[in-house]
Amino acid sequence: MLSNISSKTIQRLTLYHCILRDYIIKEKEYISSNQISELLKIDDSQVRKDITLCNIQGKSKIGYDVAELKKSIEQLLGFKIAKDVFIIGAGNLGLALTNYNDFKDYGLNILALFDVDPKKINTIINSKRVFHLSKLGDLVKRMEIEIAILTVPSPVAQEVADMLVKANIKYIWNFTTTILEVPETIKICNENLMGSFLDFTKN
Amino acid sequence: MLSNISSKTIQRLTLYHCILRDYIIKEKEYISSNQISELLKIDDSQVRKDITLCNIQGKSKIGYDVAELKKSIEQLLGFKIAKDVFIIGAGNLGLALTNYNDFKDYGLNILALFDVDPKKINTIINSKRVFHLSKLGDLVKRMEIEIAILTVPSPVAQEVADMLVKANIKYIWNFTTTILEVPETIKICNENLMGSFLDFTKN
DNA sequence: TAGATTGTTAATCGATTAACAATC
DNA sequence: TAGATTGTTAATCGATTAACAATC
Repeated sequence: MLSNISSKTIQRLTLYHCILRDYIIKEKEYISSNQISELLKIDDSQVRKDITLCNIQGKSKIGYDVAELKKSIEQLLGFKIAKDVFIIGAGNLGLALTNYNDFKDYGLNILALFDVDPKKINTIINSKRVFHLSKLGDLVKRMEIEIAILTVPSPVAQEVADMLVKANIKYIWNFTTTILEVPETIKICNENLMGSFLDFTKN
Repeated sequence: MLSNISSKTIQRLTLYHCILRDYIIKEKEYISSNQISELLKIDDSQVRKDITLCNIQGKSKIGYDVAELKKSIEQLLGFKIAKDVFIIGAGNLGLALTNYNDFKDYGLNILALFDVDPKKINTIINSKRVFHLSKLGDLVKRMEIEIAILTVPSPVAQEVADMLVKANIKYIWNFTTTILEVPETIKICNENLMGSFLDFTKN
């Protein structure tokens, strides 16, 4: 399954999927490993090797069937498996992510937001309600949520993370710049935007 | 310089910096490679090897001087070198990034936004003005901007990217899900959020 | 056929980890 | 001293690239 595919391969497959979506729109029927490799500036044999994971066959001289490849990437990466999440922090970034409707195409399903600002409580953003943070534990339990997206201000991030742990959240996608201390069983993904920026502007 | 440090090392050094900022707040004077490695769940010799790039000396039995290490990472990664950018697309994500004041600590300096919606033109967001996209070429030239953050809707991303290229932008930080076709000389960084998400929730 | 493309193996490259002497 | 830590080398591991037979 997915768990024995490397991070880098998953990242690349997601990018191939973006290209395929475009090809569908443009009504192109086939795509070659070389076309993908040139768009992403990677090696074409890398692309072919990644595609072997999809268990589909390309056609020599022609390439891969766009619709078929797209579908099998979706299956491999589990786009059709709904992954329900809560967003913690209804600030600018929390709202941006909530309004980002593309997420649902990838199975990422935002169910609700949490905040402590009384002015925000019970407002509706893109059909999702903002709850007071004190309701978190109860709702995590009732809705069986395992994943939280953390978009609170960095200075309170650890404190809120402690609440997430107590509420039995298993995965924290951390958009703050605080490195969180959590028990071994909790999985953290640090979305390190500045790292990406510093890397790509380094020359 | 930075250009011969690998992407992964830059990413890690940025995370070390986040930890050090926290240590400063907590008034801790020293930090060991092991403390860093446990917070980030990586190997301690990896941390020590990365730190050798900073050209500072740790103290045996004690660790590294927090303030000194923090400062030398900032120097190594060029946090004090202002990198001026324009944000293209004053939607939710564009606004979220504009309001994200931590960026300036890393040298990322947002100067203005661009959009085509008449209701947004000339509004001020976090002290930055929104200009009509037609003003882009002129302002890029006058302000000598090389970097653009692309946060427009994906369906128009290629079209807008073509304008960025024409305006002489050299770096495009792409937050859309469109894989852009640009000349060889333009550098693109695809901020692949879904890839990160699918990777970290894969088990 | 000639040529373009896949599928796959072997070679290369680079990143991570293990190990340990040196230090205080 | 004993023990904790750095700095660094060598070993391991994994990812990328090169090469090319097979296919149509």
